[in-house]
Amino acid sequence: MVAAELDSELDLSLILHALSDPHRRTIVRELAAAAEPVPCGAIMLEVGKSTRTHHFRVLREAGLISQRREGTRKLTSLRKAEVDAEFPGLLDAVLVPVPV
Amino acid sequence: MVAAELDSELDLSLILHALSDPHRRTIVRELAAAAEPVPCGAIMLEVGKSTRTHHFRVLREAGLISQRREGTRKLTSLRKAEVDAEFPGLLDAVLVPVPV
DNA sequence: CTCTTAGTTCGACAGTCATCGTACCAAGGC
DNA sequence: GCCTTGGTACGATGACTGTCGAACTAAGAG
Repeated sequence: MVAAELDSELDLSLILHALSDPHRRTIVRELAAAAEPVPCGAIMLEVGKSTRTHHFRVLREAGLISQRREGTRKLTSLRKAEVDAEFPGLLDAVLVPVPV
Repeated sequence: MVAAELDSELDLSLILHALSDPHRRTIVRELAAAAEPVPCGAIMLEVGKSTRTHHFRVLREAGLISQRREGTRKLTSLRKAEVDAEFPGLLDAVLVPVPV
């Protein structure tokens, strides 16, 4: 029987695909460094608005981030605990090596 | 995108993209379990021959595996040490959670 | 109400991906 | 030589990806 996948439906293929894009790794790295919810626009990416929305959606659908509205902004936070619980060490392995 | 094609240059985007496919994770998992060079055909995948060749090429171009001919077969081995040196913990994080 | 801010939705477009079948090549075995 | 085995190369195809601009929505600020 299929176990009840409660709040955290984490698919490793989705996660790895989401993390395979440098822009999305930048977002995740910033979120991990901030340790507090951050508005989407606070993370600088050299892409258009709609492209940024697209990257945030990919991350959200992979279960890597969660978002909530706050006034005109949308605060984003990294779901580090949930991801770490399912795939220990993965985020650290991907985020630690800062590009030289 | 454009990746440095130096033989021992490991690009995290290429690696994560390579590992985001379940078939390729199966290959890597079998290679990690074998700990000895394995002929390509010894790993069962429910895809055609040319598709299997394609997956092995993606893994090779990401620097995750190395291959060498031996008679009619082609022996494949996981470049675990090199990958671990560049991205410690990544392979373990991706390979440990065996699907249920 | 109007204007600005922050972000989404909707095509559209060029590029890449996974998959396939067929043809092909290389090394042995007969 | 011929044939089998193990794998590659070559299109082709349908699906998906990252990118964009323009139009749109939601919430304040004036």
